[in-house]
Amino acid sequence: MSWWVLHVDMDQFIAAVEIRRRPELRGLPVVVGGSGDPTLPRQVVATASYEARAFGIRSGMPVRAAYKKCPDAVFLPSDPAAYDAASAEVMDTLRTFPVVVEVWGWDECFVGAETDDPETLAAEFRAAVVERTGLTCCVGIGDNKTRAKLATNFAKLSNTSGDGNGIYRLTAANWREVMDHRPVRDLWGIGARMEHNLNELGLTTVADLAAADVDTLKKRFGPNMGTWYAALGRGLGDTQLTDVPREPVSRSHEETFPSDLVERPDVERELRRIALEVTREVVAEGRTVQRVSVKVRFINFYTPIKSRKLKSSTQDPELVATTALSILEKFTLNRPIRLLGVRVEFVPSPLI
DNA sequence: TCTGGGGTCCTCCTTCGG
DNA sequence: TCTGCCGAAGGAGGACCC
Repeated sequence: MSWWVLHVDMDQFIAAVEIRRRPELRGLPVVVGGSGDPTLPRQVVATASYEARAFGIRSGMPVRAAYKKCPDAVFLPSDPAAYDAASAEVMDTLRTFPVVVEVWGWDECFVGAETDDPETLAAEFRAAVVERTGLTCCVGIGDNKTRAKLATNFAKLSNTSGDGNGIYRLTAANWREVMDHRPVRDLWGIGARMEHNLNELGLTTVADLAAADVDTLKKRFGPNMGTWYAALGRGLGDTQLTDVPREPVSRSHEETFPSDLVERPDVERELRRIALEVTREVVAEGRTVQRVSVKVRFINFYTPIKSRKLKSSTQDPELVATTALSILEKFTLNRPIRLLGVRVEFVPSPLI
C-alpha cells in the first residue's frame, strides 16, 4: 500500500448548491453574486453555472457586465450559510472513508489515503458525494499536494470535454511530460505578478523554472520563496496532511458603499460601525484582539492599509472602534472613499 | 465594461534596546 | 558618552487563493 494525496474539487460549487435547492434552474444560466439585483453597480460575480459561462460570464466580473452579456440569466444573491452547510455535507461524506480529510475552503479539500488503487478510491469518492449530496466533483491524484491540486485541473478539463471520468493522476512519473511545456502561470501559487517576474529572468515554462539556478531565485525572491519556486517547477510539495482545522489568525469586514463617502463624519460613522460589528463577532467566538488594521479604498482604487498593535489585547468592541478611528488619522483623506474595511488579528490560542 | 469580500503568508524597511 | 552591530518587533505593502 502506498500513500496518496487526492484533491477533491466541487464542480461550480456555489451555483450547484443553488440549483440543488431550486431544481427548476437546472440547465439555465445562473449567476451568483452581490445582492442578486444585476442592475446595481459595485458587485461582482462569485460563481457562474456552466451555462452562464458559455455567455462569457466569469467569476470576478462585474455583475452589471454579466447582465449585459446575458440579461436572461438568473441572478441570485450569495448565501454563505447555505454553502457552509453544503460544504460540511461533502466533507462528512469523505470522512466516512478511512482517510485524512484536510479542508481547504468550501469547495475543495485534500485527502490522504493508503491505497494501491487511487483511481478506484477517487471514483468511490465521486460516487459517494453525488449519492449523499447530489453534488458532483472532480478528483486529482498526486504523490503530493502540488501535483494533486494541478491534477484536478486536468480532471476538470477531461470531464467538461466529455472524454474523461473526472479523475486525473499527476506524479513524478508524468510531471515533465505533462507540465514541462506549460507556462509557469499554470503552477499553483504563481499569479500574474510572479509570472511577470519569472519571465523577466527568462523563465517562461515550467521546464525553465525546474532548471533555474536556486541561488538566483533566492537572491531575487528571498530565501523562502526562492526555494519554494524552484521546488514548484519540479512539482515538489507537501505530502503531510492534517484533519485538525487551522486556527484562524484574523477576521475582517469590508464594505464597498453604493455611493462614495465624502464627508468625514460619514467616514467615521461607517468605520466605527464596521469595527464594532467585526469585534462583536469574534468576541462571541471567544477570541481576543491584539491588532487592528484599517483599509481605505479611494475612488481611484488606491487602497492603503494601516494598522496598530494594541497596548494590551482586548475583547472590548468600543476600544477596537476607537483604535480604528485613531488609525484613520494616519490616512490623507483627500478623495471620496468607496470602501472601508477593518481587520482584527487574534491573540494566538495557547498550545494544548 | 469599472473593478467584492475574506483570508494567509512573505518580504522589506524602520525603530528600538542591549 | 558615542558609535556600531544585531536581533526582535512593528508596520507597510505585495502576492496569492477561493
